[in-house]
Amino acid sequence: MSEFFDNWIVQVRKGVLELCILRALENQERYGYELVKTLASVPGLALTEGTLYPLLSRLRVAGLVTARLEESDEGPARKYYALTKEGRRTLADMNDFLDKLNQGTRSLHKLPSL
Amino acid sequence: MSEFFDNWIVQVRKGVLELCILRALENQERYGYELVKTLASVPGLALTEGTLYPLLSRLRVAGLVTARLEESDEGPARKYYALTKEGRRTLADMNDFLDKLNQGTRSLHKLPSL
DNA sequence: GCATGCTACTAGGTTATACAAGGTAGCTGG
DNA sequence: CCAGCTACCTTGTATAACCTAGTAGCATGC
Repeated sequence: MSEFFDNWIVQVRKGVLELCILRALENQERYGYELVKTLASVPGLALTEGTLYPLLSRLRVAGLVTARLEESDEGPARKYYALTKEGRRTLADMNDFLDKLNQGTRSLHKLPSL
Repeated sequence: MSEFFDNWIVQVRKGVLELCILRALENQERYGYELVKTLASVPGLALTEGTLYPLLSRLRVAGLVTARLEESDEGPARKYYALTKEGRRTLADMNDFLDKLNQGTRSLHKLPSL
């Protein structure tokens, strides 16, 4: 489509990717490679390993997720990531923030100007 | 709150600000200074003129808004911005994208892994 | 042995943006 | 006439994150 729109998507991803990872982990453990494949199915979320692993690393350092190595019957060991209590809290904060933002801009629609 | 959360907000803003400006213009013309003051009332959206004016300029160059100078009874002339047809289309695309993203990550919640 | 596919990780380059700070100028009231 | 508010705009800087490309290791099948 338009160049502007493409550019916008790039910018949005930067803020949204982390949120999506946290959401994907909300109800189950997942390992990195799985996340890459899973998120590829969501339009606009396709990412590569070079994007995901640094991101997971940041989340771990920040204390939002824990990592656990587990051997696999088929193939190399997998590193499973799970949300911490703090991760859940942060996820809730993020959702709140976006909700408020949505409400805020929606109210701008209808209100008279200053 | 947490440092991670603060940082996240910075990133989210980058993608969301443009969307919010377009939304604010959806139902009415607005001039720059007014936007600064109006958006300051939305939590998380507070911005300065140094942020807004370059942004409006980008939107104008991209053909999403038009600008019209109009004298004011009280104070200096104001520059009113309005959405173009293309601006409306882009706004719709953005909303679509975010909706799909929301659906997509929400489905990740419940689906079994791969 | 070797190719293929799964799994994890790193380094460097590129890109884009928000923000601070500063500048111009008009209008109003004391 | 000057202080303060309205209104618009530009430049420079710092930040930060994604992506490409590459490394490395294990497992399986041939």
